[in-house]
Amino acid sequence: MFIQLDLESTEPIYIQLQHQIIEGIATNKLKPGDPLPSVRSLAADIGINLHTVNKAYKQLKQDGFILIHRQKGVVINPEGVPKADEGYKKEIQSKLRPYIANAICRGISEKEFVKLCKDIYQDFNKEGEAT
Amino acid sequence: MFIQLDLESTEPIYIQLQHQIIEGIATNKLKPGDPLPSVRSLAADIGINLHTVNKAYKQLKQDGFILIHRQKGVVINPEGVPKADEGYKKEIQSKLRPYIANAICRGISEKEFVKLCKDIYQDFNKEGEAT
Amino acid sequence: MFIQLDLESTEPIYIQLQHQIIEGIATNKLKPGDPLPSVRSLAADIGINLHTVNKAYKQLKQDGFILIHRQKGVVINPEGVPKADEGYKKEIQSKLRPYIANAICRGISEKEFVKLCKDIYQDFNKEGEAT
Amino acid sequence: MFIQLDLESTEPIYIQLQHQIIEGIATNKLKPGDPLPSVRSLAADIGINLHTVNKAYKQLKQDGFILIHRQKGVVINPEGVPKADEGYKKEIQSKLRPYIANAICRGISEKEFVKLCKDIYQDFNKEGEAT
DNA sequence: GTGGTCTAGACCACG
DNA sequence: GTGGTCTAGACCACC
Repeated sequence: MFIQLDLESTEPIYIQLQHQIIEGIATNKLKPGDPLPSVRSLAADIGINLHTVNKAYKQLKQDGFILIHRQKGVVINPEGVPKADEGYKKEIQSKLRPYIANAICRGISEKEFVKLCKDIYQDFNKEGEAT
Repeated sequence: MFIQLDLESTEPIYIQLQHQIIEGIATNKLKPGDPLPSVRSLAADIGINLHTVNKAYKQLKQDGFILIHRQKGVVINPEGVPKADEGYKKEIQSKLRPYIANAICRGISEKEFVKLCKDIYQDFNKEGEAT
Repeated sequence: MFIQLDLESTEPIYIQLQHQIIEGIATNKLKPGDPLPSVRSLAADIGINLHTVNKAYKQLKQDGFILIHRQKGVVINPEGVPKADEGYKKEIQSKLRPYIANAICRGISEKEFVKLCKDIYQDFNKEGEAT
Repeated sequence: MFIQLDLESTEPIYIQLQHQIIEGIATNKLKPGDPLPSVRSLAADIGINLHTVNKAYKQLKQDGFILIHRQKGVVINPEGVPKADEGYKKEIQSKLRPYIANAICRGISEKEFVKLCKDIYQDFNKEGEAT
């Protein structure tokens, strides 16, 4: 697996794990239907507790990214991730607000900020193609 | 003051407080040199703990948004907020990454995402003019 | 057979299997004395583990729905299913309680709830006639 | 508190706990805005692990029965529980189906079954008034 | 003091 | 071997 955690970070481990897996899906490294390691093996792999992995998996399931079969294990949602609706967009905007306010204070223009975002998009695209 | 907190939110209060003040600066409601209420009076005003306000102020000071004088009280940094450097941009990008990854998974195109960001910028501009 | 399983469900497969067979009896698709496929063939048919079918059959036998003859195979209880006694009613009521409590909290009146139940009864009746 | 658990039951403890609290709301023993014991104190009270209580609370929160404040503790949702929608009714019907199928097999008529449900409703009403 | 997170280790249901 | 549940004990963020 390509999971890379920062155990020193204040960001909870299970959140980092979620992010990594979501990035994996975004870059197409993980495709619908792909299997994910079992809770135990992934925990052993990256040297954390199985409950921490479990928590990450459960929330990913809740958000529609993955399916958890009691026996067969875990797979990327074969139907694909639920598309964004208005509620989601509202939510992400409210999350973005503080970052943008901060950026404005620090003199980052709209154009610059958009550039930063586009860079990230490019990043994901590149990774996606490379694979 | 225009502070509006959501005590039900999982977002820590001192973080919300920071965000509100930063938004105030971003929209020009708070200008360089403007005074801010003392820890004590602000805490009393919005009915929260002294420590909470203190924590918010301390971090705002640390980030260069405000100055804290022992006697003169608290003011918005008269020099303006330190401009963004490369380090800051890197940092904000790393914060943005998970949101964008998530957005990609949910089928939000780069164009759409940029639109969402621009909307927020417009929002801040409008508020700024109105005041 | 008319067995229809949802392998994605959190509901254990052997439970689903039981339910399906019980529904078959309730709708008269399966009549007293009717033969049921052997453990082996049913498992092969619907592509699940022998043990799973076995567990379902064992519990159905235990509850008096079916008889298992070592040689003659499996049949729907020719005597019919044991009638409900007081103990059974108490038991089913205790199972129903949490659902009803939940329904009350969500503003479903007694009348509405009864309607929901009657709908299901109608459903079974219709299916029964159709066959 | 009025919590009564059966530690021998196969029903997970956190589920029993949820049921008990939901029943408390249904019988009006717990009213919107009422505080619930802290995770730790309730766990100590009924002699189970705090994580088990936590799990029950989290799911109750998820289902809209309670609110969890990081500091203030836990309260019954002051807005009341979200009302049942069509989806909920569909869901509860699919849960009810197996019980009704079983009841039919055991010779319980629609009328009798409805009676059983009404009894439970009466039960909750009585308890509600008594308090 | 509150809930949130993480670890660790045990037992069980399921297939 | 899989995930689900439960216990136990530790540290942290928050107020």
